[in-house]
Amino acid sequence: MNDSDRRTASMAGSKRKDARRNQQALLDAAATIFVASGVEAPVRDIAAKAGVGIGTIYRHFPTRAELIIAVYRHQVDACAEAGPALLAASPTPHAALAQWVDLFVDFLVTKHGLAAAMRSDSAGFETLHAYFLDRLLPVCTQLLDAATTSGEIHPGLEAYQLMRGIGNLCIGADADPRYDARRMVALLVAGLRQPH
Amino acid sequence: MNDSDRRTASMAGSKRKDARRNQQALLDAAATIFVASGVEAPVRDIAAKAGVGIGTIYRHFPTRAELIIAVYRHQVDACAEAGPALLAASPTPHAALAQWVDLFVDFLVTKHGLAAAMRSDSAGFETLHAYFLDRLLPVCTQLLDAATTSGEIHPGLEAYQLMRGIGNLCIGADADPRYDARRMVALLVAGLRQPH
DNA sequence: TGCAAAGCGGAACGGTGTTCCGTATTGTTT
DNA sequence: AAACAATACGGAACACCGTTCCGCTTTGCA
Repeated sequence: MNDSDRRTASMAGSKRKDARRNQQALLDAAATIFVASGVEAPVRDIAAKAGVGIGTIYRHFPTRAELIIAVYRHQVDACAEAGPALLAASPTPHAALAQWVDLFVDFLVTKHGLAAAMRSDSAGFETLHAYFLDRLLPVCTQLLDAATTSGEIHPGLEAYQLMRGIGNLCIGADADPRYDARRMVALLVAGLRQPH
Repeated sequence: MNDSDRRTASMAGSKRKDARRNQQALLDAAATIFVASGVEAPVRDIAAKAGVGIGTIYRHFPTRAELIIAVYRHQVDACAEAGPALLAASPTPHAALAQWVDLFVDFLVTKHGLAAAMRSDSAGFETLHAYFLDRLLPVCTQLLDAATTSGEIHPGLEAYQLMRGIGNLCIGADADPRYDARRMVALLVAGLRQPH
């Protein structure tokens, strides 16, 4: 049993049915509110939408990061699993890296405020940062290593830095039509290429 | 008289001497506190450090953005003026652009929280964003155009996007030793280069 | 049905930005 | 010097937010 299984088990295994129901209601409400108002929406709004009290949301999700993680776990997992698949299916490792980065960027820019939240220095958000790193850093490292080995990109860049850079470039990408995060990330990845 | 002169004049021309003294005290206090606690430090702290009441800070600087701008105006102006100078002194436009970007990045990463503040969606921070754009966008555009004309970089990238990208890459650059914003920006600028 | 355990709700607290107005300071006029 | 109007000041008060805490309710079991 890994960390991921243990966390999801904590929900499925909840003893009382009202607790399970409320937790699901909170997840649904959070998902809706995150789309409408971003991941920094007031806790009270989420509790109200779910029809529960404020205490309940804190009992199920002691930190906002845990709620965000619970809401987006499936998508993050899908992104993590896409890495090896792309590597196997793409003509070159660099192509796989590029496609995977696209996936990651798409995920970030469509989740209002998520990229910013991950860089927030408020207490509790290190957890969010850590979760993304746990799940995606190994994948990114694998892709980066493959592309380095194939000689397509410069060696020496830590996957961590690349992911942070990409995350940063996605901040505020919604809400500003003049800014195209995808393009900026593409430029960054282009800068990674070995000058043939 | 341009906008910049008018704004500075609003300080020098303040009629009552206590008002002038307090405004200067606030600027000094803000500069100190910004260094110690970042540009998002509580308004009360700044007022306390300056030895004035809360009302006074709001009278002189109705929005936080105006206070930040007042504190950093000189440095932003210096950065703006460095653009043409670099263009004249550098061997190639691309070298000038690279040096200017370095200047900009240095400024951002040494001002705790400034890059993040510029991307904050709270009301009042559009002013900050707008000020930086007013002062620096023309300079960046000039450098970018020169480098495009000389054939060193791909055409078609708006200076606005480049500046936003750079600003984003600088977010949280302090407080994370594993992340090197300068390197990421260098990568971005490298991605801009015309493939020979 | 009774009862202990588990869970719930929301009042209450601390911290923050912001407004507002009675009071104090300043500069001018007499 | 004294009176006065204009200007500026201070901080109480309000609104909003995250978070904690505890009396009350619901649940599941005996």
